[in-house]
Amino acid sequence: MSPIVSEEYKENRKKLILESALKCFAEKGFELATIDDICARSGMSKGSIYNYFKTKDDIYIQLMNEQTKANFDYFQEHFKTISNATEKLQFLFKTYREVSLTEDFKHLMLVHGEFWLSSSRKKEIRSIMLERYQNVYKSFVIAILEEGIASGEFRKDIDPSVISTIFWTYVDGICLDYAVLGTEYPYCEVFRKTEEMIFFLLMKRD
Amino acid sequence: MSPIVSEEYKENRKKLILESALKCFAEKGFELATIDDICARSGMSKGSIYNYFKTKDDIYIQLMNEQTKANFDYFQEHFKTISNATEKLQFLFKTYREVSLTEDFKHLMLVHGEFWLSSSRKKEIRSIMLERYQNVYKSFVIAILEEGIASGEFRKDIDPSVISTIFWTYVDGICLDYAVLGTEYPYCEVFRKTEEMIFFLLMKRD
Amino acid sequence: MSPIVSEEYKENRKKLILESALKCFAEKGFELATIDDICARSGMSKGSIYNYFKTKDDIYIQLMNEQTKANFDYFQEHFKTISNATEKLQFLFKTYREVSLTEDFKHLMLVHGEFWLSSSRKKEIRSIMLERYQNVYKSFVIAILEEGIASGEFRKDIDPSVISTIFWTYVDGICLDYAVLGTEYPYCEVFRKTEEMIFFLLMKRD
Amino acid sequence: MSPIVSEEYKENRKKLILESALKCFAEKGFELATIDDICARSGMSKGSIYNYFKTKDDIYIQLMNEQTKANFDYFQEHFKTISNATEKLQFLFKTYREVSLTEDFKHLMLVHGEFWLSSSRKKEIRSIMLERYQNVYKSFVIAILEEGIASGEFRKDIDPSVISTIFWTYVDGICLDYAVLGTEYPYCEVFRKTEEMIFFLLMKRD
DNA sequence: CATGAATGAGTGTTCATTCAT
DNA sequence: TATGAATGAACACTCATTCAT
Repeated sequence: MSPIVSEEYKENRKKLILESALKCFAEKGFELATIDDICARSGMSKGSIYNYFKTKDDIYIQLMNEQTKANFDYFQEHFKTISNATEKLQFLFKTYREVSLTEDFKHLMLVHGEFWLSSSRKKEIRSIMLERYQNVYKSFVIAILEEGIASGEFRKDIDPSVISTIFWTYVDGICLDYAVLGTEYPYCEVFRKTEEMIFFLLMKRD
Repeated sequence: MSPIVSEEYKENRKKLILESALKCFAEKGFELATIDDICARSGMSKGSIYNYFKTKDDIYIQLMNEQTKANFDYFQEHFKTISNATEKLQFLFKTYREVSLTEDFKHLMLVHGEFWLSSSRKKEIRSIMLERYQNVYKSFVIAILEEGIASGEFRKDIDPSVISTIFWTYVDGICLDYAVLGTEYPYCEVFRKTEEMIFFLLMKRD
Repeated sequence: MSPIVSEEYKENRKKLILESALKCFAEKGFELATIDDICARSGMSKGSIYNYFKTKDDIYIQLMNEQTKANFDYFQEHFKTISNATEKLQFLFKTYREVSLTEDFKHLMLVHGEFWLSSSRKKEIRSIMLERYQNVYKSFVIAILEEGIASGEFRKDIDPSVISTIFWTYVDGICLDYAVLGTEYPYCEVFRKTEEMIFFLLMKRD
Repeated sequence: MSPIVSEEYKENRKKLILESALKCFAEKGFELATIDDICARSGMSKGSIYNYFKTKDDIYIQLMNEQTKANFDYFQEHFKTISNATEKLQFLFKTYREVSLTEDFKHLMLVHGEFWLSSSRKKEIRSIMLERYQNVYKSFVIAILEEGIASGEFRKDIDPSVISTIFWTYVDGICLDYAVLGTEYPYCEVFRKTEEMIFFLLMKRD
């Protein structure tokens, strides 16, 4: 007895739900977006959605997991062809600078921002968020910085942990402000100056 | 014939409601905090609260207005005794660095952050937020930067608007991350480095 | 120790409240009109209104009492100068036909109609309404009809009670429809035909 | 995939709600009747009712629509077997005279009366009511009158529009008074006299 | 007698979740 | 697995009435 529907089919359904949910959450915010909204957007029924996800929170969490994973898969993929820390860091800046322009990214940032905030209140989300922040985001940049220190590209007396923290605080801050303010926000200039300043911290000065 | 209770009494009641609301919103988020929560915290009845505020949104907006006002009143008051731009900017950094330590400030930042996000979705909040961002926050730092340029403290070729934008993006980013991450977050170091970098942008280099 | 305020003053306050209430009830209906609406219209405070009336229902009832009384006082006053039943009946028709034109009368009819309906549900109002219907409205027309029978103006074999009932059903029906439909309603023609028909019932035919 | 419950099932649920609502509205009036009352009477949950109707107003409006439709469907059905205008008009009178006796009809009239009144205040109800009054009620009787004029049954110089107006004013007035006053009201006699009078208007006199 | 702040039960409405089909 | 009707606990908000001043 083989399964009635293929794994692939099920994966596609899940993806459809997550995509629809992202749009709904971006539009109205997590609390105000309803399961019915997601049904309407995905063309699926309520019962179906609950076959794939346990709760509304579950959709939220899996959505954020997918996004984070996709994000870092993308970086890892490209890093295969980059051999020094400076260029890797520049690639990060470049990626965020360019992706910021898309409407989809704005949506993602709004939902990401809300998820971040809600992590201060919902226990389950908090532990997921903290774990990811430490083990994925921060570690990722720390690794680059350590690589740069080892190779002599960056100063030896920097604290990779603090600078990684700063990096993400700035990047998130910029993306979020841009997502909220839209065209009013000079994200391109801000990103360039930020890159300049971060490298100012990393580079040897006399 | 004459008002039965003094204006002062009424002001105090409003303040009590706003303080209670701030705590509730910080704890649960705006959407999840209920009017009943605010009643419980303030010891007031539902009806009473609605004598002072039209809607839950109204409480939210007036709360944010009060906080912004108090914030800038504080800065203005202190700036009377400071005569140069460099020290003014340093005072801003110092204030945020120090205030960050309090639990109340964390609450404020969480609610502020949520307000900021929700401004991308609720029209009424959006216009209030944008107006305040431009005319209060950004203008405030622009004025300091222009003063510094005029006095020769800062480089002549900087763009005060962009640097003001950067300043607030960073400060908000830091405060928000600290509010979420708590003691994990090296806010003190981050603030010092940020101050260093901003001044790096402003100062003449050879 | 004489009363602090005169009886006249108090009467005027009550009248002011009743007038305001009539407008509010006409505009929104009894249930939807609030004490606050009446306060706003009358310029009086809530407490004051409750000094003059026990409950909202009380205002309603006294309002309807006043109106009925004023109505029949007006008829009685004019009947002093009319010596036959035919003319009295014609005067009734004429009065309703003419008064229908005023906006105030429309308001009155709407409230009157609602009162009539609510009398089928609220016990206290029911007994008041029934008593008034029998002892004031019906009796009034019965007396005219009996006068007309006695004087030989009307047929001897009519049932004054039924015809009085019919009279008020028609008059109320017309006034109510006019109040609802407004200028669409050909009240003038309808009143003339109704008068014609009622007299057709009363008059001797061969 | 396919609907889980039949259309018929859903129609029955709607009917159950409308029937329950009619009783509740008749008992307490529209404003005072609560959704909870309707739940209690129908044995359905609040959420269920809101699956079938958007708002309380919606229930009200659909209830009145159904009743009007049922009413005129009944007349149309019977008119197939009646070939002259006189008998059609007599059939209308007969129907109202007989139906008046039922408790259900009283309820209907009370709610109908309230709907009529509220149409003077609620915009949405007003347009529905006016449209129905003109295009259903009035037109229906006008058609009969015109048929009678054409066939020579009625006088040629009558105004069908005015007489139709009069007809409904009287019929509504009688039904409403009967619904309020109950057994006190000699509806049978009143209906006979009214029929007599209307035909007096229509018939040729010398 | 006048005032209007306080009260809190009650209202219409929403929505995540369940479950029979 | 898919469906969508059913549920009922919540929620924001209202309003007649009271009562201290």
